[in-house]
Parts: sequence; C-alpha cells; structure tokens
Amino acid sequence: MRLTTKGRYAVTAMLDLAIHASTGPISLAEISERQGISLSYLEQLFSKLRKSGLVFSVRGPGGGYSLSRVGDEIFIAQIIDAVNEAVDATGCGGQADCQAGETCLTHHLWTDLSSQIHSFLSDISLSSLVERQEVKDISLRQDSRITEKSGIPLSTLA
Amino acid sequence: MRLTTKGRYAVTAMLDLAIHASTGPISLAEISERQGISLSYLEQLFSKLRKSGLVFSVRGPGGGYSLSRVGDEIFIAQIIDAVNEAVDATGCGGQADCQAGETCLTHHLWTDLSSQIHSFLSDISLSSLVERQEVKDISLRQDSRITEKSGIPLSTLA
DNA sequence: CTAATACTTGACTAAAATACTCGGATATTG
DNA sequence: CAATATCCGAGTATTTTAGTCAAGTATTAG
Repeated sequence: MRLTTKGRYAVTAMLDLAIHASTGPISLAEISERQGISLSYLEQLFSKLRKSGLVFSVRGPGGGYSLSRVGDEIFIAQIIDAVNEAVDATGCGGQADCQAGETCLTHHLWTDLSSQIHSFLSDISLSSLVERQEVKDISLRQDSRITEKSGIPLSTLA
Repeated sequence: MRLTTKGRYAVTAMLDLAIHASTGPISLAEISERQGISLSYLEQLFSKLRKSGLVFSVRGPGGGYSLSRVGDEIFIAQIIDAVNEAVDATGCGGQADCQAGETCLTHHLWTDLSSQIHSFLSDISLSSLVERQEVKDISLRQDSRITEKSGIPLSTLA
C-alpha cells in the first residue's frame, strides 16, 4: 500500500486550501507555515496536483494556488492518486505477476482491499471535511497561532 | 500505511498452511518452495506468528508449523497485526501529535481510514479464502509444479 | 547414540524508497 | 527593475525493507 506522508501532506495542503479558499489564491509559504510542511516539498507536491488539474496557479506577487473547482467536487482519492500514482495494496501493481510471472495465492485479496480503500476515499469530499467540527477546531487553532506570530506583540519583551 | 511484502508474505504463508492443514505440520521449506519466499525470511515471520499465538511449532524431523486453531477463527487482520505491528494510516501512530505535538488537520481522516481497513480485514477468515475458487485454482497449480519437480522425471534426460 | 531434520535467535547488510534540500529559472506585479 | 512566488530538475541523507548468515537447540528415525 502506498500511503505515506506524501499523500497525507497533499490532502492536508488541499484541505488548507479549501478552508481558506474565499480569500483568493493562497501562497505555498502560507500553507507551509500553517501546516508545518517544508516549502520545497510543497512545491513538488503542487506540481503534481496542478498537472492533475486539481488546482491552478497564479504567479507573481499576490499569487498562489486555488482549487480548480468547488470543494464538494474534489475527493480525497483524487488527491492521493495525483501524488502517489495509485492506492494499491498488491505487490505487483495489479499486474497479477506476483510470483515468478504467475498470480500469487493472495493476489485477489489485495485487489479487493485496494478497491475497498479506494471507494472509501472516493466518497469523502474536501467540503465534507471542512464541515467537520474537529477540522474547524484545529484550523482555528492554527490560524490564531499564525496571527500571534505576525500580529501585535503579546508582551513588551520584544 | 504499513502494508508491505512482510504482511503479504505472512498472509500467503498462513493461507498455504490452512490449505495443507490436514497433513500434519508443514515445514517452512515446503512453504518456501511453493510460495517462492526465502526460507530465512519465513523463519523471521513465523517467529512473530508463533509469539502471537497464531501457529505452533513441532521441532525435529517431520516437524513444522500448524495453525493454532481452525481456519475460520483466524482473520487476516490478526496475521498482519502479528508481523506488522499495526495497520495504521496515520503518520503519528494514532498519537495525534502529528504536527509539532498537536493534532494535524487531517488526523481524524486517517484514523477513520485505519479502522475501515482494519474492519475489512477483520471480517475475512483464512477459511473463507480457502473456499474461494481462484485460490483453489492457484493452489492446484502450485502443488502440481512441486510434484513435477520432485516426482518421476519427465524425460530420460536425467 | 548419532545423524539428519527443522525450528530458534540475533546480528548484520544490500537495496530500495522516502522525504526531503538546493540551485536556478521564469512569470508577474507594483 | 526589484520583489514575490511559482516552476523545474537534480541531488542526497535517512529510514525502511527485505533479506542473508551463522550458530544454536530440540526431536526423531534408524
């Protein structure tokens, strides 16, 4: 199964984009700070997300990325597919040549599992995540932490 | 997500054991040949499977491994748990400290996915796999290939 | 009793994948 | 033209995986 930080970061970043969608394009620097993901790494991921048509970019000052369509038309499986190539639990990439060119004993089991996972993640839209209370809470915490940092100093120490 | 050849091999080997259960203990050498898995690697895996109580061993000539209980009381999730520690889609191992000690934006999603996968694999018993037609077919092919090798020479060349 | 079989254990290692970094280029805005 | 921000490819340290190797112990057949 390919489900690593790459896929997780991609979903997290896309969710960040969905949450802050109303304010125009979001720069990767913002996402990097809010979500704690390295900027260079985000650049790599968004290159793939853009090529898959999930986001579009605006260059230059004030630029950044935006979702290419509304959040309830973007599903988690699409995001993971875009950066991970495929969610696949088989060892042969679905080729069924797992044991010296022939099908291994458990091939069909992993095929079933793969489609199970895929359909689960295909049913969850970005919008549905944005609506969840835990997500709202965490997002609020993240936003306020950023505000503290870049806003009015909290004490006279500085 | 941790689902690698380790877990796949373990399930495959256990299924091999379930299929050939009637003939007493099965040696790892047999499984190694039938399933194309290195003997030393199988030894590692079965060490964990034994410690988890899924199999028991008989030493000495004629020895090998047997299932510790009937195949419809052994589930795929248990096998994977035994060798892989856990099927877990989160990056934090369920600790919810994914982002600098705090919960990351997508933590709950990965928690949900993990339990989805786990319950899917918890519903599938070894016996149910043994019953499947594809598994029967593949097993038959594997057994006949072994027979050819160790049985009556197919030509006078040797 | 002894030789062969087969499990048991732990340490070690090559190869692959992952999770990045780095340098520089290009486009856009003010 | 200077600052911002995306774009792109190559390079790399770390970690994980998948597997080897060596030495041992228990058991049984003969």
